Amino acid sequence: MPELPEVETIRRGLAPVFEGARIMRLDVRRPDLRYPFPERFAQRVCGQVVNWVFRRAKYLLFELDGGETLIVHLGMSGRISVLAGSGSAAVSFGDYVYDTGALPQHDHVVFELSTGARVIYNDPRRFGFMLLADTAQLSQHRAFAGLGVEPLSEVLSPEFLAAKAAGRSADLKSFLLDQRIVAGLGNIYVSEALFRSGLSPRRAAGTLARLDGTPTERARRLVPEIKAVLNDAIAAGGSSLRDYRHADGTSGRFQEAFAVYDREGEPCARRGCTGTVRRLVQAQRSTFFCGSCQR
DNA sequence: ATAGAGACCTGTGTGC
DNA sequence: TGCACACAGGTCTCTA
Repeated sequence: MPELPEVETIRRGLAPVFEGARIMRLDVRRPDLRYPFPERFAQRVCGQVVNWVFRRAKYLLFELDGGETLIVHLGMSGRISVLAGSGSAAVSFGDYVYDTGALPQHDHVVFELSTGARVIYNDPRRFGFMLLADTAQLSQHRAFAGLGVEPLSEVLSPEFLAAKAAGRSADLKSFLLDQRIVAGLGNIYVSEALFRSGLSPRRAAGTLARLDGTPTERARRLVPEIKAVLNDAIAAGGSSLRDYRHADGTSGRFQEAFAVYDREGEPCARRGCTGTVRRLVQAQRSTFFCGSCQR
């Protein structure tokens, strides 16, 4: 799935399509994705005007004018595509193209907007889901109540990360994947951030903190690199590997900038390092790193 | 509390 | 060609 940069890229594509538009029709083609759709889902969404489209971690949020917010998670393989309707003034995207990898049989939800735009949610693995929540109580919703900090916010600081990491024996990779600590990093960007910081994914998370819980020099290196890699990826429109694409069907470019992810066996990209990118499995996921310059 | 494994589901690539 | 297996951007739940 999309990690934070991909979700943010999709949000930027969807905001001008949805904001101010009314959802005229909702075609829900199966009873569930990862979870059953909410009770009376289509009835609660149809007729609503979307006030704004925002993001929290890897969640896309559509605030509706009737007091509820539509929560969308893309899981591993979710995609959202915009098909500009004829006569639509609000939509400047290209045509929705099926042959870019989306399979029509996995088009599970179709939105029809008052502007004439059609928006299609496609998700072969169905690890994604859609929920509805009271906008006034959104932060108390179970999807968000235990969620960690936004990595691009000021709240993610070396001090914060060290305080959370103090005393932990879990490896850095698993620690950074834990959405209850920092929310939005995933398998790609954890590997890339650790590479940029020169930190081993196998190092104990607790070594980000001194005994009194204050940050070590490692935490001070890591935090700016987390932010930098996410910002770089957003600037490149995210990463397009297998099935992720933008709302307009085009691809992100950040996969070309991966230093380690999916580059097992290639020479380390760090200047002066003669190491080789290696792969190992942590938390049942592949980790890519250079054993020479990441310590 | 924390760590690790398994589960959810479909598609694709690899090797025999 | 067919088949088995490994692996894929996530996260929830269960067990020690």
